[in-house]
Amino acid sequence: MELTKKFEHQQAEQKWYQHWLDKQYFHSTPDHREPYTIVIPPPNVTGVLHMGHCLNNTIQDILVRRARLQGKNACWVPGTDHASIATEAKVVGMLRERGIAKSSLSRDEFLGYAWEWKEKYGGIILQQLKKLGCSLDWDRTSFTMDPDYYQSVIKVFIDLYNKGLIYRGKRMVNWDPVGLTALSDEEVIFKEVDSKLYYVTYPFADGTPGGITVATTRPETILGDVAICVNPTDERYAAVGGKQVVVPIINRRIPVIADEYVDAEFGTGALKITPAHDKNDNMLGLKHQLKAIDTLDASGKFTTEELMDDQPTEQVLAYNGLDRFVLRKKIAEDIAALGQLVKVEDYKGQVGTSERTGAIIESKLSLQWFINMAQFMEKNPQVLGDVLNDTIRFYPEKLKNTYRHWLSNIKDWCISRQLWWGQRIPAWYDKEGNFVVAATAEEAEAAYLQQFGKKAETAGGLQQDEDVLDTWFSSWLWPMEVFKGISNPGNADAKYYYPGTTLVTGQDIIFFWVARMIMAGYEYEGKRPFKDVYFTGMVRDKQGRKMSKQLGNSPDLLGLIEQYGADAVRFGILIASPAGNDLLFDESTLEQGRNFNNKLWNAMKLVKMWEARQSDNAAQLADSQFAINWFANRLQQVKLEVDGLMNQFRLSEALKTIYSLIWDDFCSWYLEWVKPGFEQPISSEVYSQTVKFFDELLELLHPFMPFITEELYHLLAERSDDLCAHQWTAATATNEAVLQQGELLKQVISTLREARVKNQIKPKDSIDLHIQTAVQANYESIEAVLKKQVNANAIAYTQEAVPNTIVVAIESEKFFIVSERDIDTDALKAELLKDLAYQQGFLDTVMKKLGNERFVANAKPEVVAIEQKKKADAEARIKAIEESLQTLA
RNA sequence: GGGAGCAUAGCUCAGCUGGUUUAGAGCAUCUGCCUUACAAGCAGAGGGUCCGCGGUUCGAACCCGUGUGCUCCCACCA
Repeated sequence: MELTKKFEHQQAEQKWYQHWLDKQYFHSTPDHREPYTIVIPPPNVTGVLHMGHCLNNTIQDILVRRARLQGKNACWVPGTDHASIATEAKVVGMLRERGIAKSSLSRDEFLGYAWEWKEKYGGIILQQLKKLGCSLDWDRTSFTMDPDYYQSVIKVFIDLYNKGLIYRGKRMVNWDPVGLTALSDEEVIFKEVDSKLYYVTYPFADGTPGGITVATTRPETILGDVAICVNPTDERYAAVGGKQVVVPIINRRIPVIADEYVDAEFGTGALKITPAHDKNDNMLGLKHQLKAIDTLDASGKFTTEELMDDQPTEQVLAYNGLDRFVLRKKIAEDIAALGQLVKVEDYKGQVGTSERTGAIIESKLSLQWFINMAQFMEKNPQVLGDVLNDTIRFYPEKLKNTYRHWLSNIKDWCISRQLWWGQRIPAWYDKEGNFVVAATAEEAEAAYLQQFGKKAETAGGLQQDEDVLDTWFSSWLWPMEVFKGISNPGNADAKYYYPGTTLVTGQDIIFFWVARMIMAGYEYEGKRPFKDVYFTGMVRDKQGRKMSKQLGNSPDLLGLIEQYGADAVRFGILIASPAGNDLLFDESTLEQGRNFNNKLWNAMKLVKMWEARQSDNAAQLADSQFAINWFANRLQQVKLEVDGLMNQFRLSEALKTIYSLIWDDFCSWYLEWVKPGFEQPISSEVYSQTVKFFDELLELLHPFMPFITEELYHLLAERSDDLCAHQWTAATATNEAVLQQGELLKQVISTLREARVKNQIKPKDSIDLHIQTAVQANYESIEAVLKKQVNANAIAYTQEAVPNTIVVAIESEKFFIVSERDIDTDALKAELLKDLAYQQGFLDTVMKKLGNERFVANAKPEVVAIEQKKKADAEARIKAIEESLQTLA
């Protein structure tokens, strides 16, 4: 068969992925083996693959494939998240394009469209993961709105409600005026914005001249003001206590109250209180028993609904329906017209925005469902404890701090969302607002009868809550429910696969998801959900900017896979990804990956070209014996090293180590050492050893670059099995002496090659070599290789300098090169003098140390011994150089 | 405002318990080679105030203090 010049990835990728699927290698069922479980962080059902997924899933695939090779029962569960608010927003947008308003649809009609959308676009991302080579157990694909999953979410809600951990209450929530829903604190992103600080004067109600001036960033909320608050220790306001002031425009008389909450240093030291539109104002309002007057509707437009007691004027009524930001300017102007706007300052402030819609969040009083986190944490102290004591291990470890800080200051979790796409809250209300919590209408009626002593229909029937649950209220069950651990507790799968082994996810969802999975895990299984959590950093562009659609710096991943190959993309993204740090994506690392593919491909071609011959191979085998022995040891050494790195999740370094083993040790050294002469046969012994080494290298690399390794495994020899399902050969102990001799050989070859280049000896010109060494035995076994590598006709040993030769030295050993080329004595001399100066400088530093009595007295004896050896080596080297200089003189 | 982290070659990073030569790798750069698997390659080379300052120590890239510059997380002083 004719082999192509380069590795052609397209057909190999398609062929092998299909083959692996056909063989069911990715499918796992419980058995006697140790399980290795990873659940995918479920991407949004409507998502498409981006660089973050690529990094994240490449890492998971590496871990899973490695576990599989190690003989573990590896199970990687795929799936998607219904992503309530994000998906609903997309569906609403799609409907708008078709000219359909969400408000014109019934709940069921809307859900019909949403499911249609999900069937059409949902799971595209899972198909894209196949292109990347991800070895997921597709038979286990889960979706957070699958019927069983849906029911398990409802079940958990009811259970937590019955345990008293869920309550319903009217609280200040983060309101998204675009998404028209409440959000949890975690879904609010604070951003710095340029705004203005308006100084507004509220005149005294009793006609006393002057008034109180407050500084506010939000004049549009002034009509909802119910008090002015000052600090009780603020002498400027000592005289105004108990007075009333008049709210501009609406002319409401409000009291001046005192509270230590107010910072006298800020603005004027006087704070306007609007309990309906600010969290802190609300807290103060409750404390001082002030009314909350809401002046904004759900979409952030002005409404006079609650202002009727104030008998609003035409001017106020005209504000109706104005957007909050339009109103801000309008009110500022109107107050200025009254002469009550003292000044306006530029101000940099933080505003909360919605993670999903980007809208500026409005603090709003609203009736919502919450989880009482203080109580939950009291019940489940391991949620924090087991992370702090490394029962659940975080990589990088520094995130333990972040986790602890968040949990120690945890607020109640608002879990209701005013959306339709999601698990509908199983609460049922009668006309008076009494409610029961139950899974179905029938159960609700029964519960109602029991709780309120009357039939539901006598109270006008029951109505189910219109709202759905926060997406994360379903994803926190993911590690359990993908194995039906909630809907069918104690089943064989759940028992076998839970707790999972490793979770790989982004640092950005440590609170949203990781912390909550740990919570749910302890609450429902009494066990940690996973052993290790590996947090990846964020993928950024070359300049360190976040990838975003606006910047257009987000590469087309499928295009890159097409262009460079999946293995190259995996290589490129991983090699640039230091553990736990952000990754600066640069296409040049993909090129490096592609080049590596070709290196492997060509190494395979070389081996395939060789003709193994049984007879007449004794001499060649002897010549190659050292190379084989050395590489066998070197391979084991690297395997041990890689084991260590992988155990610490230092994947990038593990890959670098393997890369260098293959490119440098195997291709540049080993293959060159055993390579037969042109069109010469190779000893069958050497050949089979080489193929065996190659197999082990492919095995080591396979988790990182699955496609090319599988392809080469099959091209290298006839096989009845697949690399994907191979069983790892464990690393064995290494022989240090052989490894050291290998290093010596490399060093001698490099030094002699360098000398050849410097003396302009062409590669084709052969040399004679004389070696002056104390230990001739060190060289005898590597003589054959050395001859080949430095193009020497002959190697001889000598006890004294050989005149008229090029001399180089390694430690105290000297090498005399006899060549037909004239020797450039001056250049050689200059070279030696340079080396001599370096050695003398070095010796000086060593002597200084050894001359320091305190060093000799205090340092550990080993350290002193090392310094003494350095001294001896440097002296020997200097002597060798001096002798060489003499022969040149 | 509180907390965490980072600063080492042009770039991205190793450097784990303070002593493995006068600090390493990959990529990039430069020089010479179309040598028989590979020019997407081979053989070589150059490149450093380990952010500044002070301290501890026989000895500091590493430990302590301090300054500077970046990054991230948390926190709605209106």
